[in-house]
Parts: sequence; structure tokens; C-alpha cells
Amino acid sequence: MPANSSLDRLAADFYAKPVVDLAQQLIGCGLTCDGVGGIIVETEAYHDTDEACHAYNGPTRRSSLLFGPPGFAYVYFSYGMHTLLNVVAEPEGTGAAVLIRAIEPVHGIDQMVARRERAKMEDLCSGPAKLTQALGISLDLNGSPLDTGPISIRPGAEMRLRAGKRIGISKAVDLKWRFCADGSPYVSKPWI
DNA sequence: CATGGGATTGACT
DNA sequence: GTCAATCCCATGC
Repeated sequence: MPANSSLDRLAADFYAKPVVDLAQQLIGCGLTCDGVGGIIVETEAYHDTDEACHAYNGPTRRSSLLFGPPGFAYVYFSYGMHTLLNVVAEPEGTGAAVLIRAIEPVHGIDQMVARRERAKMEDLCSGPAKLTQALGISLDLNGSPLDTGPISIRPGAEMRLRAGKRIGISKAVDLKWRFCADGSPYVSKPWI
């Protein structure tokens, strides 16, 4: 099987399920961009019924992608210097996405280290903006399809999960919509 | 057209 | 624990 084949990727309809379920099922899956990546160990769910979600106020130019068909990358730019990777979830018409917060580095570690010079292994991808930097994911990948584009997600082993509150948001902070692989050292820091 | 906020990180006290 | 950096986009005049 070629390293970047689309045949073993998750099919687009895999993402057409409730976003909170998808967020848990993506833990343990493989995420790569142009062959560089690793195992997803931390995610958060966002839904248009949820105040903290960009889709909360209905489709706009930025968020309309979230209401489209599932299985696409939604790349969002924040704080003037950081890009965050999301996966569009739920059937077309529902605005929802899973934020990929951390991965365990596996493939192309040399490239990741080169892109993030001062990083140690545990810090390479332990945060949503670190991960996009290490994989070379930028805003021009916004809207790219996960089943054929440079970003790919493949099924992986099931893992023990922990759930907790989401991080870095000011609204709907009590929802337990953050998930991570239990005991992984590659998860982003603050754990409630 | 001007303004303000944000799903973060890294450096410093 | 606190704080600045810095840009896209939604909102409002």
C-alpha cells in the first residue's frame, strides 16, 4: 500500500455522525499531511447549538464550510499567529467540527523538528497550533477533502479515553467535550 | 470603512 | 501565574 494512498483512509461518510461521538472515535486514528504526522491523542467537539462554536450564529463566510458536507478540513487562523485544524462533522446542513488538539509524533519526525526547532518530542505536537506548525498545515488547506487531499486520516487502534472541559474558550465552558488518550504524554498541558 | 475579539503559545516574574 | 504578539473575519456605523 503506497504511503499516501486514499484507499485506507476513513471514508467521507465516517464523519457524518454526531460530532461528540466522532471526537471520541478519532482518538487513536492516524493523521498525516503529506506523509508527516502521527496518532491523534486529543480532540474537542464543536456544534452549532454550542455558543463557543463558530457556527453558532449560522453560516457566514468563515463558518459556512462547517455546514457543508463532512470529511473536509476547516483551518482557522487565531491570535494573529496560529492556525488550528478542524474536521467537519455531521451531515450537510449541520454546522459542527472536531478540533484536533494534539497528536503523538510518528512519521516524518525529522521534518517536524526542523519546522519547530526548539521542540522536544513531547512538545512537538502537544497543542492545536503546534500540530499545524509541525505538519506544515496552513490556511490554504482550508476546505481540502480528507479522503483525497494532502491531509489524511486513517483508522487506528482503540484507546482508553478521558473526557473533560474544553480549553481556551469563554463560552459554554462546562461542556465535557474534550477527549484525550488516557495516560498519553503527548497531550496538551492543562487538564481539568 | 473601522473596530474588536479570538478554539494559543512562549517568555518572563 | 501573568502577558504580549498580531491577523482574519464578523459586526456595526
